[in-house]
Amino acid sequence: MAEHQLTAFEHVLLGLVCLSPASGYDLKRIFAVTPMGIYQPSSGALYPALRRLEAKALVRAKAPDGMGQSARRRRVYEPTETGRATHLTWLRTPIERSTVSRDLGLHLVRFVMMEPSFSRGEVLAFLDDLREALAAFTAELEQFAAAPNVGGRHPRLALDHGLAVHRASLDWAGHAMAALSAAPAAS
Amino acid sequence: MAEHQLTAFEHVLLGLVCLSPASGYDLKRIFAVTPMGIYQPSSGALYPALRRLEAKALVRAKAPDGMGQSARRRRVYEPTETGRATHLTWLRTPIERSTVSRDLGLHLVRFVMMEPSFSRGEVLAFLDDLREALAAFTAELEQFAAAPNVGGRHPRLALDHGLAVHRASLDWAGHAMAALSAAPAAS
DNA sequence: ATCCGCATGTAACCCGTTACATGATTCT
DNA sequence: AGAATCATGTAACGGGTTACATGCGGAT
Repeated sequence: MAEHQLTAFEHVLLGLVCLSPASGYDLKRIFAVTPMGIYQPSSGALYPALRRLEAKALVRAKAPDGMGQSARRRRVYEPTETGRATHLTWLRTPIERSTVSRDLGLHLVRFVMMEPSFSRGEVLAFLDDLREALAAFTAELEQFAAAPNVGGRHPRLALDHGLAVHRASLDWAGHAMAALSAAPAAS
Repeated sequence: MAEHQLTAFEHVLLGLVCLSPASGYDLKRIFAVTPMGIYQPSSGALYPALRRLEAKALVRAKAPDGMGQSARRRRVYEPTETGRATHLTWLRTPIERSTVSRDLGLHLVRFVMMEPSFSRGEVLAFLDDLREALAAFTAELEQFAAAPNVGGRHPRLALDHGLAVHRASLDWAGHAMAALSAAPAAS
């Protein structure tokens, strides 16, 4: 069991393939269409990344499946057993307090990908973790804001911005927990 | 006048040097201490970047200045004329609607760096631009949210998150404009 | 017959990370 | 003297972007 650690991008690709088998082009369109589309991976990033996942035996190219008639030139990937396991391990990776702001988008992606495979309890624990990390970060910012003088007006306002958006994230986490707790039993 | 376009990182470094002359180590500490510190540049990124700026004649190593006694091994950079001009051009770069979300942090940095060199009118115009771009982006998300079904519960909640944080940014822009408009005349 | 969209790939280039190396200065 | 910090740098490595190449499929 090699300890290859994947890049964030590779983990996302693996996760998407776990959600449903897809070709490189499919994945490209997913990025293009979803609100995840702030990042549009280039061919030069996407296809080599898939090949790396394949080389590590985390995904495999599915056999053409149906009558070989069309879809000849498409490489549709599906996860292997170890691929699924790696994906689940990634989903369960604890949130690092010190980088929660930088990785927030990634955590949101993880949250979305948890839906099919996590129990409600696990999801709530994740959100609680996220809430804690965000609370710690906002507390840090507040402490910074409380310092005698932050500089001019603009740094102060920029700090306000950081506080506002992270408070919004924090509030969202609480709201999401409430929404999922109140939801009809699923999973 | 070469059209070398700098990376975002180089632009930030140039901006910091324009705010006040600094050595590589100074800049490192600035990143460590400021709330900008979500990104801590490595030596292998910082010093070569400064050398590149120097090679492009945007900054120069200041002469040891005071009595050469100490501070011998420090390279304190200051901007050249073209460096200042490049920095101002960067500050005035219009906000691109399609990438406003991705570049938000960078825009905030620009906003902070505008303080010493921009008139109040210019700053307000920038913030208005930012507001417009954010309004367009949130409208896009809302339209996406209005679509029949976004998928499961998690994608819907993730979309809510995006809406919440960008609305917070949007509100902040309005608040910042108000705060600067009401402020005592400066610059 | 041709053109456009699908689909995958490759090569050059750039740059950031990691990790290490080096010397000077200050502290104890 | 020895340790920690200041301060700058370099080399290997990995991976992303840009730009180009290629070939199949359907549309006019």
